[in-house]
Amino acid sequence: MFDAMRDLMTEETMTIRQMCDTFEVTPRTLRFYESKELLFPIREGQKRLFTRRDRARLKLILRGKRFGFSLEEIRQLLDLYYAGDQQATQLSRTLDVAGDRLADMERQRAELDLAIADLKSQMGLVEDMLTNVTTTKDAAE
Amino acid sequence: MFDAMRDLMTEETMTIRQMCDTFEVTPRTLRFYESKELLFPIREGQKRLFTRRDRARLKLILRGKRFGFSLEEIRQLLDLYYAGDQQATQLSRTLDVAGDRLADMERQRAELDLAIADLKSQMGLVEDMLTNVTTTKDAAE
DNA sequence: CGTTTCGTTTACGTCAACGTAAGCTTTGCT
DNA sequence: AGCAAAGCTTACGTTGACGTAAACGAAACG
Repeated sequence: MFDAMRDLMTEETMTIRQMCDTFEVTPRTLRFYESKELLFPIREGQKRLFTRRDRARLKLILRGKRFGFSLEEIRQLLDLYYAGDQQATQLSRTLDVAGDRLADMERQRAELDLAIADLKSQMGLVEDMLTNVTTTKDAAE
Repeated sequence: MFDAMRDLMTEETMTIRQMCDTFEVTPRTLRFYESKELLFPIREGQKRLFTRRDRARLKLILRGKRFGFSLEEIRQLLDLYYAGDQQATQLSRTLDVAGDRLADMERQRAELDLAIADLKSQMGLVEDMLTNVTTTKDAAE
């Protein structure tokens, strides 16, 4: 029990289940990310142990997914980030990729805005039809 | 030639190629939509002939896709729409579904806005790092 | 000492919306 | 008559991000 606690405090490593509970993902997901070289848990015997670094990466992965990055894009960003220790070249490349992604997202939002406006107006039409029906019915009574 | 012209004027039916050119879709797409019961072209021998109704449905299908509906959702909406001939019940159900979808889209846009803002701020940080590096280097010279 | 529980590997399955290819028939044009 | 274009059917391939199942090893528990 002391060992476990010390491990938790010093090495700060987590089992796959702890990871799953913490980040709300399945074991399959973590193993999948490892197979895609997004995570690099160490091995204690056969078992995976996820380090602080893995947790930091996973956070970025999940954040990246929210941004709409694909896992491959995320991997490249992580590689850039952890590769050179924050060389200016690496950072500006990261910035480029992020910029592209940002442009994508803003285009996406623009389309979404159009679609929303469009759908609203269509709904307006349908509502009018319903109103007319009611009105007609009311008028007929 | 007269037959073709009369067909075009009276039945107003189109071949698959005319459809493709008109709506910028591939034959595969039209056959696929038919297999999914989104379109119901009539048959002249072996060939498909798309009626005015099919064209109206296809317009709605493509519009629906822009809205982010899945083909299955679109099929259900089309079924509702063409089932009862615009009964108020059908229309208001259509309206319900559209309302749900609209809510989805607006939630999606909200998330997107957050993600965009977030990404921008992240990029700001990276830019600052780059600026500092340059500044530091400049200052060192 | 048996049996749940947690973990592992390997590998096939899933979903959406088509793309793509093979092989055949029909139509139109010369 | 001949041949290319247009259509048809059948069916396997694609992409991303995992789900799911089988079959096994190790450990914790009572």
